[in-house]
Amino acid sequence: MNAPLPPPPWRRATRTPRRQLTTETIVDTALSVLSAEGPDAVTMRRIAHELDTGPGSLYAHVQDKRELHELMLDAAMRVVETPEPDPQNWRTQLKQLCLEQARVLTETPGIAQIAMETLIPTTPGILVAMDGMLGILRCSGIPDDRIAAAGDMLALHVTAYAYEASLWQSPSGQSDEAHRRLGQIGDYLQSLPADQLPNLKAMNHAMPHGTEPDHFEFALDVFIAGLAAHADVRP
Amino acid sequence: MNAPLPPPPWRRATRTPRRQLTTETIVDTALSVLSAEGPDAVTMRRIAHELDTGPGSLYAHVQDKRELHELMLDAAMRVVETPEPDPQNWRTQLKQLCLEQARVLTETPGIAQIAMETLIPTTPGILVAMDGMLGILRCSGIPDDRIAAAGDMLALHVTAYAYEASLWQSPSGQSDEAHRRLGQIGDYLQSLPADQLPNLKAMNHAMPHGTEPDHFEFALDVFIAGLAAHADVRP
DNA sequence: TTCGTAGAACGAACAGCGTTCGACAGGAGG
DNA sequence: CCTCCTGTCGAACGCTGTTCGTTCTACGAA
Repeated sequence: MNAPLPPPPWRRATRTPRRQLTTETIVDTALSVLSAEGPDAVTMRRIAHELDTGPGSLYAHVQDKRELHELMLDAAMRVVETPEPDPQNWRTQLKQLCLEQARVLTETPGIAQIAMETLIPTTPGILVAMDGMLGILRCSGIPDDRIAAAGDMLALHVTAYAYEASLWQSPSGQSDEAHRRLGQIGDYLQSLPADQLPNLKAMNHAMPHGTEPDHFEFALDVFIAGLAAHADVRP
Repeated sequence: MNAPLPPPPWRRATRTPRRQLTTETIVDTALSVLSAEGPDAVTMRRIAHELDTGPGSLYAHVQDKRELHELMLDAAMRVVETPEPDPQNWRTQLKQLCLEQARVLTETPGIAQIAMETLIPTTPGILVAMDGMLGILRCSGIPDDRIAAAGDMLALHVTAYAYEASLWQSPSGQSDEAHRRLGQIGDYLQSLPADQLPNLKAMNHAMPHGTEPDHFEFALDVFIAGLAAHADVRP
């Protein structure tokens, strides 16, 4: 999001149009700053500077920083497409949808953090995503009074996984320290006597990178198997 | 955490002992401020003021604000006791442990947020908790290479649920706005034409308070049922 | 065409944050 | 008694989100 080229001299007579800022421009700028430099760089001053204006100008189009966050999340989540629910394949469809949502949330680091902090998804894009997930769940045989709970827990887990995964990614700066910590934990565990934290010591070799995509996929499988066990009909 | 009473006059001769600040005092003060006024009140300045000193004095005992957060989380989590693993009752034990951990994380609002932001649990108290969970999982019949993933996903879900639940609690100030939002969503859904977000509209009545404890317990049941389905032996 | 006005744009200012740093002081050891 | 060393202190730095009074443009009415 570079500043636009200055107008050529022969256009200097035309007054620059007053109305340059829109909510959409602000959200797009914020998203590009986020994906380029991480969450800490997304400040009102930074976005305003990127748009060649002052920080106060943004507040005519955006109520709050929290509202800006919601709009960013909405714009990012709008790209996931929800499939037509197929009662024969609800398990595959559910897994695919969760993987896709997690992919989008992880792809731009920082979006998952916003998703986690936004307590209730109010914006249209997220409502659409939630509706698609409920659509699949509703043709799975799970009793109606459990579907809300199932959707809640799936959305929560997808968001939480994406958040944790995004902490391991590059421009946040925490990534290096995280890996260093992981090594230190390994050494610390090995230095302990055998009767302390025995299970962690036994499992130490199996935890290479914290929360891995494999773990997430396994969690989805466990979820869906458990859901199928709670459904009356099990296709 | 009030300031201590001034010394009586007959003790004025005694010089005030030099060493008043300890890491433990700081952590305790921070926890009491947190539980009294919510996460936003936990600032270095506020804690220092509570201890009648300046903000810079804390940095002799605590490296960072992040380290202080970790120490707070550790102190809060130390109260959960892990049971002796019993292969006959691993399902009940697992559920009880998760409920207990979630209870502690939810009890002091703001602790769950810290737990979510702390990428890897490094402190002893949390390692003990994780070890206890792994101990139960290891006698469940789940293959060893899945146990790490299972522990990861359980811990992640417990933390994420506690975080979301703590957003609905009182002194954070977001609670009122959250409930208002929820009502607005209901109205918004009813105002939509029938072919938009049909599943959300159908489920609208079943989502009273967002993430409820019932949903969490249901999620635990689903988890454990799925884990049992992935175990070789199913006691 | 001219004028009035609504409202966007602006940037300075405010209160607060985490953290750093140099100066200070008091107990311990020679 | 003097010296050192370490915990303490408060001012200061650079940053944050947000507010506010002013400026100025674009548009509708006369």
